[in-house]
Amino acid sequence: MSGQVRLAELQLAIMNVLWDDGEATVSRVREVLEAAERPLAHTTVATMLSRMEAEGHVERRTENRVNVYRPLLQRSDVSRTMVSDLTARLFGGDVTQMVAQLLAGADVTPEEIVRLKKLVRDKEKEVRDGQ
Amino acid sequence: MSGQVRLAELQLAIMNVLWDDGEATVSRVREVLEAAERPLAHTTVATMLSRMEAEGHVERRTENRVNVYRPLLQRSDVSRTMVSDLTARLFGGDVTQMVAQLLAGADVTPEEIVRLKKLVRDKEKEVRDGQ
DNA sequence: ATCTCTCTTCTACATTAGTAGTAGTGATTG
DNA sequence: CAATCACTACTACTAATGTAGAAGAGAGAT
Repeated sequence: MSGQVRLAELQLAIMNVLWDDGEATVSRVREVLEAAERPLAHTTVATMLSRMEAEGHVERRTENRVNVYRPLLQRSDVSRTMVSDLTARLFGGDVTQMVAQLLAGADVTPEEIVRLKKLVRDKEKEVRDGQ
Repeated sequence: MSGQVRLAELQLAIMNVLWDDGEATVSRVREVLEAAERPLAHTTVATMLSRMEAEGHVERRTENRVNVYRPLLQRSDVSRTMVSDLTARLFGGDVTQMVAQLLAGADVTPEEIVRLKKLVRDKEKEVRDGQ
């Protein structure tokens, strides 16, 4: 059941790079983070990746003496866990309250409205004809 | 702008009690947490509440030598911050992806579908006639 | 008057997260 | 070959979080 994985801020930021790129070196991760207004020492990123390897979140292979890291967690698993976690903690698990909060706190474009409607409609069908 | 407040796990659990009850003593908080499968030493709760007071999250008054704590943060502020925070971190701020994740990872009742539809419809109106 | 309760206040300790310096090692290049 | 690079592996340090024991102080019970 792929375990309940929560990731802290920086770990998640790093995983996002790995998920986007499939795999990455320390330098690459650092580079992306830097571009995203998150300048870090090379060793900081290296330390995090080592820890993440120790925790089993990523896997490493060495290629011409450079470590290449690959995610072992699925983005979707982490998202699911963290989202339902927060929903539970903030709203006792009430999904509608969570959606209300989302919609209240953001400006949504008309296109997004369309997509949201579709999401709800699809879920409705799913509910109707036993998933 | 009431500041961006993120709360850690236990702090949030405690705030939830304060928000629900309006105000509460250490014992009361402890009692509620215990009922929610979260048994803690009295002093643990007391420590947390002291810290939260130091951080300005709650306010205390002493009544017949017992401390009564009252929240200084608004539930809605904390929710807003934490939800948009997570949306940013997981989905680069894309609200629809967040909603998709929410719907995918939970079973939703028909009543909730109705409520969701209304939420989206209302937001649609809001978008249409300048918010 | 003493014991026991219930609380508060202090202090302490482990873990995790974030951050980075130092040392060492091949590869590269003048 | 000596100097420089690009990396890795170790080690270190701080802050926050979760958790709780010890000590002390009124209040009620005997």
